[in-house]
Amino acid sequence: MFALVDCNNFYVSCERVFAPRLEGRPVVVLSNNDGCLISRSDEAKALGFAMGEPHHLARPRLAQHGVQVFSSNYGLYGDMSRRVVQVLSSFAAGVEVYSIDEAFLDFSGMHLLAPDLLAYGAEVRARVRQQTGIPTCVGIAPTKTLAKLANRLARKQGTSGVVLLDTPARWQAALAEASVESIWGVGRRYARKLLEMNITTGAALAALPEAWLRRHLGGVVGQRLWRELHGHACLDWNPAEWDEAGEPLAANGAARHSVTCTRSFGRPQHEPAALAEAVATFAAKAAEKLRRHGLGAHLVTVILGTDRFAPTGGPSTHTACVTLPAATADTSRLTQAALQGLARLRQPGTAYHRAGVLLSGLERTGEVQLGLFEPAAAPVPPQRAQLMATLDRLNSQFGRAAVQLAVATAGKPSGRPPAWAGRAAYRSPLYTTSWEGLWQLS
DNA sequence: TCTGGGGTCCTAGGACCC
DNA sequence: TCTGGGGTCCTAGGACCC
Repeated sequence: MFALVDCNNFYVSCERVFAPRLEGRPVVVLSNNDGCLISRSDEAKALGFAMGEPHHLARPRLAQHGVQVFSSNYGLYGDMSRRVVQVLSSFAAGVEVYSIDEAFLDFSGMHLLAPDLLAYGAEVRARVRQQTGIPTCVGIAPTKTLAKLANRLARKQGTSGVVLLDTPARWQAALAEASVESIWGVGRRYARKLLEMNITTGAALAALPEAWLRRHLGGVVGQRLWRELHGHACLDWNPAEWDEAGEPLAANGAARHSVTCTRSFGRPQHEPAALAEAVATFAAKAAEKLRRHGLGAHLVTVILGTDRFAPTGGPSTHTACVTLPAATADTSRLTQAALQGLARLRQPGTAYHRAGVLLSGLERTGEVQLGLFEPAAAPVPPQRAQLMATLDRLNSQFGRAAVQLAVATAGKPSGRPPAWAGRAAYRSPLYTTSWEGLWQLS
């Protein structure tokens, strides 16, 4: 048995914890670069604002309805998410952090400890609400896919915020009421295909032969979906790992395969120095993340994007890959490789709208594969690793980017944001992770 | 002027190996 | 008329998720 705990309108809820006056009022949170709407309060949803709607199109209506708008503040949301997971960890032997606002709990055998799972779910909700201020919904079922369905039902008004689908009769009834596109694992393309065949409900999908799903819905992915809908759990379980003090070591026990940092620019960039500055900054961010996870990379991919919405036809994203002789998490080596990739990729005169750095070919630090014929490419010398540790400590103590490589600050007059910086006109303070942003009673 | 970012998994096809 | 079998690795593309 699994429970899926999902935070309601998570980013909006995080903002409301520190601005209680927004309770009951329409609120939206924008994506990076203030691009589009990615979190909406129930009131904003009722006013017709859509997920992913471009901000520049919604702006007049947002003003008209007096909607409170926030730029996204991932520092705040990440910290609130960590607090929620901390609370959840006391309710189950295993917790899998599925995303910033969702976690699965391992409820196998739980009915022996808590015969009334509905009541137990309600206790989870109440405790998270009390200790973090974040409202949640809980779905409980024998597979992740059915728990997801239960959670969706729990979000509907009129329920207590907890739904239990523990018998075939219960989940079949729920599937009969669920539209096929609302099933977890059925995206836009599959939904269209199914609707063309007049398969409109979860129950109708589950009634198809297992082999049909295998044939037409992504091979084994479709087959797993079929089994999950019939109550047979077959998706992976990747619980978080904790140290003795109860602090999370890794939010998700699954091996990570890549680390990415990409951003849209506030305005298009074509100057080599500005592009180099951006790419170096993204490489440094990705490298820092790598070190946090105790990983090294030996593949650096640079990404440059032109206008995605230009009617030119061809692809808008271009990549160049640089292979390192040995895996590393050293910022200067990774930056060097990234700049090499950038030089190969950049077309003089072209205006780029976004850039990024993707690190892959990941290995755990200490298990680094040595190049057989390249003794010179031995692992980063200990002083370098120490230097990186110091860099991370300084940046964590004195604020992000307190210490950077010069190339990442190329044309930046001190104190002013770089030319390529994205917009974030409505950002709330870092209430929980920075002294400057500390919440104050006003 | 203006449309996010970070992931995962699977398949197919080609290169290459013995 | 007719050209093996078994395997790995890599990349590109498609689909999905939040």
